[in-house]
Amino acid sequence: MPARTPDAEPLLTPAEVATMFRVDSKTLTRWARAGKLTTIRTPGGHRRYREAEVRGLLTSGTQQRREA
Amino acid sequence: MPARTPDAEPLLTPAEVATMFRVDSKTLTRWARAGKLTTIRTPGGHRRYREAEVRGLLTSGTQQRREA
DNA sequence: CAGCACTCGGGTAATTAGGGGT
DNA sequence: AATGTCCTAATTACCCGAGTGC
Repeated sequence: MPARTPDAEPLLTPAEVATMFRVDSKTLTRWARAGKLTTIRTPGGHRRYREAEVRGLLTSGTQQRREA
Repeated sequence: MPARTPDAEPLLTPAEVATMFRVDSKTLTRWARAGKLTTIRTPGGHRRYREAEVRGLLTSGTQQRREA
């Protein structure tokens, strides 16, 4: 019986999310800054992204109401 | 309810907290050393973290979009 | 008592943050 | 307006052997 896990949302590191979106980590930082992504900050200042949110954006195809 | 719960705060092991924050156990040690986390030490020297405090840090990252 | 999984400690790479410029 | 790349500084991750917890 391994360590039990109290309710914790699975989190992703910037590198993982960057790979999934095929963008640079810096872009993720900007998205987070713009409020497009929810981020959990470690006491050290590093960001962690919610796996559920990231996957949701990837699968649902980000419906934007702006077509140029 | 036969469960008698003495005044004991729920504690978490390093592995549990590490999983919740998506960081390494060593990082938790550094946070504890930096005073960013309250730790309870076992007689043998192992650390235990307060569940309430950990949750507080995780939820404090609830960054809401601010539309000014 | 013995054994396995985990944690401790220190030291060294790898990743991330932040600003600036293309 | 948005993204990728350069830099430095800070934070974090993985290496080891030894001790703790159950």
